[in-house]
Amino acid sequence: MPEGHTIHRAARLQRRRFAGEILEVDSPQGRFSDGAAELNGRRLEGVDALGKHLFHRWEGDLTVHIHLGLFGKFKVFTDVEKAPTPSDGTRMRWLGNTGAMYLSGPTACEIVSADQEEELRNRIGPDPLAVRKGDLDRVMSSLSRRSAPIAQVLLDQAVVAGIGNVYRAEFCFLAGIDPRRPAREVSETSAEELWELSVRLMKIGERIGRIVTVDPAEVGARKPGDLRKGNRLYVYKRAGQPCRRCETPILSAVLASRRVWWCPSCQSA
DNA sequence: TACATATGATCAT
DNA sequence: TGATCCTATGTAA
Repeated sequence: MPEGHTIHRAARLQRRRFAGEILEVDSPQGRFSDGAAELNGRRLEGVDALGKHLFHRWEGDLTVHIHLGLFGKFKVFTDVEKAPTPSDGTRMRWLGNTGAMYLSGPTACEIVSADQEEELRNRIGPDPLAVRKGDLDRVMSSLSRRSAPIAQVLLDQAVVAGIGNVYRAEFCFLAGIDPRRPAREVSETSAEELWELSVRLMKIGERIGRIVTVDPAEVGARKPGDLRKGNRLYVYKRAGQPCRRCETPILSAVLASRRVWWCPSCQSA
């Protein structure tokens, strides 16, 4: 379930369990056999994430680039003996002393050169989960020059890296902005709020492993992790249901081939 | 068994 | 804008 928080979380967990280890690598599916043969028996030196992209650093200066796309999944098993037989779709498998990792369904799983990686990183905008100086200015400047709807621009990974279809709808709700409003008509205050929301809420998502945007206090819970399924979001996939704040039925529409949801009363054009 | 659906992105037109 | 690629899951038939 891959928005940026999923990737950063995977990077953290993989780093903790596997970094420093020599791993057995193969490709049960066969579509990464050459790459796996190249990596097999090497030490994994590090893992890092940027937006929805993940990079594995292997000894000997080899880098593997992973993008999960819509369907990709990492599965980690903490007991190698008990790890299940890999499914036919397992693109890459690691076996180590302290666990196993299976990757299936990625859009990208490839060994990349330093140049290829740099080209990739240059196309990626500020990442709320890897904040750097000047990020807010960059985001505000991107928004101010785009006439497309704000919800569409928020999915552009060159504008903000890591936001996906769930977070974009939720951030627009929390900032009180109609998702169809042209990005350049979003005030500086609102643009700043969108960025701050993404930094704060995606961090929570990374910590607990799921997307939660509802304020726990609003539904009588103590912390985001306590919220049950169906209670974690304000608008995503809630068409027709009452807004949690004002009871107005949530609306939805397809915007540039992706569905978006909003409250017509809480969010203004 | 078949179909619809999904938190993504690219490429051709 | 539409076609295409990835895979798993839930629901309908």
